Amino acid sequence: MNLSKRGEYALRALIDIGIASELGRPRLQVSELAAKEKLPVKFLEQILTQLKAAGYVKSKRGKFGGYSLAKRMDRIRFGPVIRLIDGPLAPIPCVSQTSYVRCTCPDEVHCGLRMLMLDVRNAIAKILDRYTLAEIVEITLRKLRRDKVTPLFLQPSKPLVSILPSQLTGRVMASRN
Amino acid sequence: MNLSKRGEYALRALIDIGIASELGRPRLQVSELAAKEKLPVKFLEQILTQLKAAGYVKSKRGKFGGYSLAKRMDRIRFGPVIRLIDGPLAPIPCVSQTSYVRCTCPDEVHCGLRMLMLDVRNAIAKILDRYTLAEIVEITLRKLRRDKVTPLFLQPSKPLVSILPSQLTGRVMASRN
DNA sequence: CGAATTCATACTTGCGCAGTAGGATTTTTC
DNA sequence: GAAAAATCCTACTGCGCAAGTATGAATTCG
Repeated sequence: MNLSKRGEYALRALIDIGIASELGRPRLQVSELAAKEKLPVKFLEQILTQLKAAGYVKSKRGKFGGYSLAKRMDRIRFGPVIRLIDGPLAPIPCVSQTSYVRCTCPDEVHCGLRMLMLDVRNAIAKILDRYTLAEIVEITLRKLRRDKVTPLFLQPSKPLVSILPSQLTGRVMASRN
Repeated sequence: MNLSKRGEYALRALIDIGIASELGRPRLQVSELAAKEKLPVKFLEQILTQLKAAGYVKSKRGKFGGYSLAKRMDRIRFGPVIRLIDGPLAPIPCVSQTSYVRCTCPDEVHCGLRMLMLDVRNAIAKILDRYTLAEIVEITLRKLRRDKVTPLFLQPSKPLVSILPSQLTGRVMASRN
């Protein structure tokens, strides 16, 4: 019942970009993302490329480039992202809705295991296919504000140049007081 | 979000033994089990050994040997079996109840991914830790009877000697008429 | 131009899944 | 007691895939 590292990192990246975006910083660099979550940069790079190819993020190259969301956050659901990267949500192929494969058992209709696993797959899908990135981002932000925590994006290790930090500190201060 | 073949076969075996047991045939041989579900015999053998070591089944050696359940069916829950064979139910270690491992993210409490995955893990556990073998067997039998299907255990490919078949056919006929 | 970034592709490394293989041990039947 | 039929035990194998590394090309900005 595992989510791969690849899948995990993909979701983390999306959530982070979403939060940053909500805080007025719509674009993040791979190196920032990697630093925040302590992930291998090059690996993350690959994953973001994949997310880009699937239309979840868009990128800007060159200096001050980075990744931003390519869709509205309320249109990004976690199920499809995980399916993209890890394959079906279903524990066994014969209960997958999106990529069903018949199993070896002689009578699928009366298969107890299948019933059970169908239940599991539906429970998983009910969560992952219903939650949107917007909801998770919102909940996370609410929690952060409630506990008066400054999101890490707003504390760059190397102080950022340009107007970005000041934009953000305004927001951060607001949530602090 | 995968159940391994090993895990799948283990559950199939338990369910099959449970059904057979309920139908008055408390012991099944590995070769029978394997034939019914079309599984590799030697692989299944290993798995049953593991189930035995964990106290789910007991075995009888030699001619007319085989495996039977070592616990009451209403005491066998699927969650623990899967954990035994496949490890934690949780999609990521930092939401596992039975074998928690801290993740690399800087702030677990405010981690959106973690919230989401905790939800998923709870949904999975709610099903797998609540259902018992007894329930699945019962439901399966009810379905089989409703559709007037004879379980495969009762149609041995090589006709069985001794008293076993007649015991069973009695039951089968009863369910047929 | 030069620095900083993403993009593309290839490669590596290790591990775990899904079995196979072969024989030892136990039980039953003849 | 021997043969047959089952489980038990242990080792091994293949190989695919996850999780990265590595290298360099293309793009963008100052």
